[in-house]
Amino acid sequence: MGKVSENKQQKREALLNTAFKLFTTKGLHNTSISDIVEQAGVAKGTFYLYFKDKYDINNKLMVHRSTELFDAAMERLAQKGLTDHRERILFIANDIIDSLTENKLLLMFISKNLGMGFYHFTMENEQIVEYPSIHNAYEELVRETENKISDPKLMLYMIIELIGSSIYSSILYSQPVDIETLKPHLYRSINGIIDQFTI
Amino acid sequence: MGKVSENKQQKREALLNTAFKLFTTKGLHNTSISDIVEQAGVAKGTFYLYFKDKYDINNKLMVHRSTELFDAAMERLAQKGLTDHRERILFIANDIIDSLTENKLLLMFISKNLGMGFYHFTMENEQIVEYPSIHNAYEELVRETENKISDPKLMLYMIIELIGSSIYSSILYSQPVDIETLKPHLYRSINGIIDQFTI
Amino acid sequence: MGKVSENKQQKREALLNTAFKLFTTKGLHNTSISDIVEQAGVAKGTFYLYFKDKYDINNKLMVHRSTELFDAAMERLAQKGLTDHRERILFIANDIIDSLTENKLLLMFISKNLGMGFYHFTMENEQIVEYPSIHNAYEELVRETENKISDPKLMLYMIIELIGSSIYSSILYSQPVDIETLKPHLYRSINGIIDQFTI
Amino acid sequence: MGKVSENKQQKREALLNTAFKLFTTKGLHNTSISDIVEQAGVAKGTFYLYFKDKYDINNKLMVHRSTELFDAAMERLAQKGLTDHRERILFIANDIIDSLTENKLLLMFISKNLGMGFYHFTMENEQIVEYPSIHNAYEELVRETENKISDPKLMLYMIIELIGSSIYSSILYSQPVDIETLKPHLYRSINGIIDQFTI
DNA sequence: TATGAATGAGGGTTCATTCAT
DNA sequence: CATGAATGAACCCTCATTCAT
Repeated sequence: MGKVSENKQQKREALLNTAFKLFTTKGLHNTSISDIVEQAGVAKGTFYLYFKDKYDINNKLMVHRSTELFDAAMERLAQKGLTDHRERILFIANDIIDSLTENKLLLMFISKNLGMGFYHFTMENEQIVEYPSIHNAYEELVRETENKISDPKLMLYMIIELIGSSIYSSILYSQPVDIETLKPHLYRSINGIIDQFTI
Repeated sequence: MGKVSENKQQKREALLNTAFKLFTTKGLHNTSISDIVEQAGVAKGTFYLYFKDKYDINNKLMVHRSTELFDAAMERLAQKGLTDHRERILFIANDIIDSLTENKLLLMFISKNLGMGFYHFTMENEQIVEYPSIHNAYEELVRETENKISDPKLMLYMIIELIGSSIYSSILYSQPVDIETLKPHLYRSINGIIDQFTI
Repeated sequence: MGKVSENKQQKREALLNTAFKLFTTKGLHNTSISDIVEQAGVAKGTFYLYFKDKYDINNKLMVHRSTELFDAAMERLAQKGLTDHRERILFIANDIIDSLTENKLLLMFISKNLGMGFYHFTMENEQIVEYPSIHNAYEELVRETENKISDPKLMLYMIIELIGSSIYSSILYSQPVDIETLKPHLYRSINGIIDQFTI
Repeated sequence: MGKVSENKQQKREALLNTAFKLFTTKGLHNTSISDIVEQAGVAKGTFYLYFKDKYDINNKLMVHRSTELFDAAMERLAQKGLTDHRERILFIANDIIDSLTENKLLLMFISKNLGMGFYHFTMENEQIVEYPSIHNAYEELVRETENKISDPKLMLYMIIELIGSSIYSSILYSQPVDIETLKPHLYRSINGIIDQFTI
């Protein structure tokens, strides 16, 4: 890779990182492109060489960051060598909760984008975007539990939604209780759901 | 009540209704005060006689609409005369899901405001607002289950979060399945959670 | 005077006093009619029963307050029984300086209105207004010095301008020196001017 | 200098000149930024590239224009080769009066800003601004008269205030007399003041 | 007289987007 | 590729003024 290409990638990276920082701290709508380019140290016009608009850079960030989160969890799961599907699900849940507890900016960023749940889309400016990487990890878990669980897709959907929506205020505001207090009860609930769906 | 007072309330109502319609269809940030007053048929200045800004009218709407939703559910529960706490919880869940299925605008409005979960706040423009009426219904359910459930507060918290986040995309986009398909599985999950917390 | 008339005058007075307070503290242009009526405790429409607009109430205030200031000085001069015209001029100068030193709000109000000098007008919103009462006191001093001073009108004009412009920053900000330090030098200057014009 | 830089300065100059014209004719508060940009032939946003707000451009204008006025007077004084301090003071007085007589807009502008006197500040919008260049010329005159005058600083202060406030209505409205009639009497007064302070 | 809800023109300011360099 | 000056539409909000009560 030549120096020009390197520099080019540097600017793109700078824009992405700055945008992430600003979107999480100030919110998507309170962040202007002027803010981003100023803090990133590039010219205003340069922004438009890499991104269509604010929503474009937001979506690209979203794909990138959430992919990292899930891929890392699945990788650690593989290293663990767990075989029981219940244990595997709880491991993933725990891993993601820990990652988000340590990285609250990421939690805010993902939650601000995913709107109501972990599962699907973000709708901003009339664009609907799906996040394929999340689905990859998700499909993998679905496949491996097919013969032990009656409706694995829906069960996992509900478990993920339960986790995603429960931990948000717990991690950020310790409401209604802090995350360490919530965790055992959350696992109890997950176990209760798995019980119901186990064949 | 004099003519002035009547007219006054009419303007306020017109603004609230128009704002609700626009916030749900276009989103809070894509709706301008100009949009609201224009469609409501009042002058721009009139808006500021009743509301401080966009976030003020949004909060007032939120309190009002969610109060209605929960109060109606609790009232219908009272008329039903159910005694088993599990049945009572499922009744409330079902009632709210039905209300939101029939009133998708309300679903969008509430979900857009509650951010990640049904439980707590809206943060917009550095204001944190709690919705007391939701808590009233919630506290009532907590009290009546205290001697049958180990941690009724947390259990209900998780059930509400599960419902709130699961039904959103199901009702609006039939994703991952439509709401009628989801419902029985959702009740299964709720039962599983209640099992785990039953003393 | 009937109760209605009394009440009527009370509202007018309340408006005048509130306007004076606000004009001096916040300035004419940063004070709105809403501010005035709110603090005065009357309805908005009532303002327009007594005054045409902001500039109208300002002018009426100006006439009233400056009349009081000069009239009081002339009255005290009469009681003093001074005969020498130099002493009489210095007495008036001293009396006005003392009044304004004790009533800084009045100093600010007058100075904000008279713009560049004590002598003449205020121009606001394309209205030119003269303050007759100031002239009455002024003319009286002119008449009595006619046969001792070569150009009494111009001499007094310059003395008044000198006083008016010199004391402003001295009283309010002690710049370049405080008023007590300035006074003797100011009287020296006035004496110097009188010397030059004495026949 | 590239084309961009040239154009850039042109816009700034256009804004300054237009603002000066409007501030002097309509007054600071009756001039809107819309007025300025419209007459200057630039877009509204362009204004904010160069100035923070109306008060910012006003201050910058004030510093610039009054600097020019005083510097020019001092320069002409230097070329004249006068040695007597009384003559030097009268020369400056005369030079400034002539400049302002010829440039009535500048007179209005300066007087509107300096409030009550030539000496110090402008207070608009809670900003206090001093004009350093005026002080430079002023300090120079103070230094050279130190051993001939008892309180040169105060004496000059009063002379400047006398001039500044006397000539305003004389030049603009020939009140109480026109400037040519006033001049000799004004010099008489100045001489009278200098007499009193001469050691 | 007195009220105060309603008006809507007009103010200041922001910001995504363009384009000549 | 990169720049950043310039744009102008669109925003929020204020406020003098009116008028039905």
